[in-house]
Amino acid sequence: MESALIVQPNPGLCLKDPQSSSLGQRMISEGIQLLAQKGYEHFTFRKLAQRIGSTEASVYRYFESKHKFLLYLYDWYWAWVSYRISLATANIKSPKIRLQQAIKVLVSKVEIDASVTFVNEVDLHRVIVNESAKAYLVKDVDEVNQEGAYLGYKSVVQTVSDIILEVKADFRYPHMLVSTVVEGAHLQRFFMEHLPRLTNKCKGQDAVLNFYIDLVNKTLGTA
Amino acid sequence: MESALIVQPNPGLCLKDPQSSSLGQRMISEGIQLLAQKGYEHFTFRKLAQRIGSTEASVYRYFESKHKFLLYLYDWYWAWVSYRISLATANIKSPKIRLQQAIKVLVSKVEIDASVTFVNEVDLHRVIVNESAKAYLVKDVDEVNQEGAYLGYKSVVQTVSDIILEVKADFRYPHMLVSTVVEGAHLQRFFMEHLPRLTNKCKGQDAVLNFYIDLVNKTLGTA
DNA sequence: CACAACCGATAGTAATACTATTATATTTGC
DNA sequence: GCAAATATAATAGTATTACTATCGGTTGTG
Repeated sequence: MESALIVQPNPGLCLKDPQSSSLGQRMISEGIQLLAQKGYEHFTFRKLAQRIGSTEASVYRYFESKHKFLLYLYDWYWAWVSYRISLATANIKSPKIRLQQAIKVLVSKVEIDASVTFVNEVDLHRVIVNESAKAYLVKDVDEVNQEGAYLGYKSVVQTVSDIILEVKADFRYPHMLVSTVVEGAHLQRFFMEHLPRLTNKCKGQDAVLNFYIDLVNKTLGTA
Repeated sequence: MESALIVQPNPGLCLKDPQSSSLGQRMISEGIQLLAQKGYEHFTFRKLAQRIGSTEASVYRYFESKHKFLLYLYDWYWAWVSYRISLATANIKSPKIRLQQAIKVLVSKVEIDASVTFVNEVDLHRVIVNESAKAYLVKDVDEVNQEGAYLGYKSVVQTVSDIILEVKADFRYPHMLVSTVVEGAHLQRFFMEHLPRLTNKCKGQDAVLNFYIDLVNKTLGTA
C-alpha cells in the first residue's frame, strides 16, 4: 500500500507503528471518527477498543496515552498537509502564486480525499479544528516538544515562511503570519458553526478563504 | 469596595456570586493563581479548597463545575477588557486612533493592575493565554453559549468591529479580523514561550504588538 | 432569641486513565 | 513443518477525578 509511505508521523509518538498492522490502522481510522463524534474529553480508549472489537490494553500497546494518540493524529495531519503543499506548489516559478497555493491548502475546507485508504480526511480536519489546541495547550508542552511532537507543524510553517521571504525578503514576521493564518482559519471554521457573532459570513463564498488570502496579500503588499 | 462594581460577569455562570463573600473572593483570587500554576487539567476543586482552607463541597456551592469556573473567569476577563477599552478610547474623536487604542488593549502584555484588589490580572492573563481555548472548544459549546457564557467576548468583538467600520465602512470581515487578532495574539504569546519556531522575536520590542497593529492597518488600508 | 443562610466535615459514586498478568492466537525463523 | 518469538484477548485492579448527598455547627439578622 503506497499510501502508507506518503504520510509517516514521527515514530516517537507511538509505541508501535499503527500503520503496520490492520488493528493499528483500525485504531487510526475509527479513532478519528470517534474523536470527531465525541470530542477529546469524551473520547476514551475503552470506547475505541469496543468499536474496533479489541481491548483497552491493546490500544495502549500502540499508544502511550490518550494525549499521545491526539499528537500522533496531529502529526499525521501536518505530514499530509506538507504533502499537499508540495503537490500544489510543484513546478510553479512565481513565488506569489506558490504562496497563494500554499495558503489555499492551509485555509480551505477539506474535501473528500481517497488518497489514503484508511483515513477520512474530512473527519480528521474536523478533529484538528475542534481539538488541535489541546495538542499544545498543555502543561507538558516543553517535554512533548522535545520528543518531536510538533516537528510536522513547524516544518510546514517553515516551508511557507520561506515562500513569504521570496515574495518579500524584508518581512520581519513570516512565521507569525503563517501560524496566525493557520490557527485563525481553524478557529474561524469553528466560530462559523458555533459562535457566528465572532466571525462573518459571505453568501455563496468561502469567507474564511477570502479573508485570509486578502489578509496575506495586503500584509505583504502584494494585493 | 467599588472595584467589585466594575467587573461583573454573567450571573448565570455561578450558583452564588463569589464577589459577595470573602470566601468567594478567595476562590477567584486563589483559583486564578492555582490555574496559572497547574494548568486546567491538573487544577481541581479539591486543591483549590485546600488552598483556601475550605472544602470541595463549598466550592461547588459557588460553581456548578470546573468548566463553569473557567467560564466565569473567562467572562470576568472580557468584562475587564471591555472596561479598559472604554477607558482607552474615551474622548478620542479619530476612529483610527480609537482603533489603535483598542487593538493595543487586546494585544498588549498585561501589566500589574491594582484596580481590582483580589484579582491578579497578570496571572489571569496567563490563564486566558493558556486555557481560553478550553472555554469554547468543548462538545457542549452550543448549550453553554445559550447560557450566555460568551456574551462578554462577543460584546468586545462587536465594539471593536464597530470602530473598524467607522474607519472603513465597506470592510466585509470586521468580526473575523477582531477575533483573528485576539486569538492570534494569545497564541503568539504562548508560542513565544514554548514553540518559538512558530513565531518571530524582535529584540527589545513587543513583536506581537507590532505585528498585529501593522496587520490591522494594512488590512484596512490605513498604514 | 429564633431562624435561616452559610459553611465545614465526611462519605460515597461512577467514570477515567492507565497498569499488570496470563492465556491464546499468529507470525516468523530455520 | 515445528519451535520460538510476538501479537492480541481477557480480565482484574489502582489511583484519581468530577461531582453528589447528608448532617451538624456557626453566624449574622430581624
